Amino acid sequence: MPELPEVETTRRGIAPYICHQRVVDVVVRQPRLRWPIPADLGQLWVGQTVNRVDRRAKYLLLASDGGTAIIHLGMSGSLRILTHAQPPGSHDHVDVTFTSGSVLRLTDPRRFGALLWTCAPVQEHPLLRALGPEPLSADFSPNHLFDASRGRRGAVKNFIMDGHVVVGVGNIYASEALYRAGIHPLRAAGRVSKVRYHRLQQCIRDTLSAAIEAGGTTLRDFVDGDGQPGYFGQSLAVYGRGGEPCPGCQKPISQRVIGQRASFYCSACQR
DNA sequence: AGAGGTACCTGGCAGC
DNA sequence: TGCTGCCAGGTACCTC
Repeated sequence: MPELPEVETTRRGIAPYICHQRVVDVVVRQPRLRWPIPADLGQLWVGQTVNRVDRRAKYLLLASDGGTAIIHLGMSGSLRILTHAQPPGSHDHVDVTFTSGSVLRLTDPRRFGALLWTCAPVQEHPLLRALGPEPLSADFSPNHLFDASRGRRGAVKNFIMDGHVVVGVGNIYASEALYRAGIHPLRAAGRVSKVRYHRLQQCIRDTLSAAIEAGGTTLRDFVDGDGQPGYFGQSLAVYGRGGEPCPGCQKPISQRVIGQRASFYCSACQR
């Protein structure tokens, strides 16, 4: 389940192999992802040179002069680089071949991902236009969460997972960041103090940065490997640990569904 | 405008 | 062993 750290790790893993490379072939075996892969993707992309591999939220943006490929890995997607021919498996939906001979292969068993193309400035694309700030950027200011939360009665966990508020905080890291900040996930977003939002903002940053750092050191191989970043290279304090002792107070970690998502917290340490 | 629910998809697992 | 059924999880989109 790629969360932002996994997407960023993927970006860093594939960029050296496709940057400044020209696309010579695009093979789409299964166009039916979250949205259909454009039928004319090959015509649009072949001949283009990838100038940059960027990331906005959990979208990977492969920019060239003629347009930008927008890739989302959904829940089960991965990208890897092949340096020699490997027969495609049943979930290997797209191969993009470059002048170097390297192939960028998109695999996505559950097909929640996407591969789209835009010729317009990518930040104006409907999927990206309304997104909140990047959690590791200066735009994610200490006051941002507090200001955005006023008047909101929903659970703070749902609030920080809302991409219009801040991007890249998925289900796992929402639980982790709230645990670190000592904030109960069910607390109404509008009833968290400014001081506590400052702490939460820092905890979101710390949690995501640590995970990205772990992604760089965890065993993972984007070249001729499985393309799977080490999701859990970073130890998780509460996520997936319902019933286990809280690292802080030893009381059992609670588990319950919040906003249709499994959520983990310590009812003693988080208020 | 905010909040809640639904859909998309399939591997993996529990239960029979 | 084999079948059925449920669950996970990101996020756009629909409804209230």
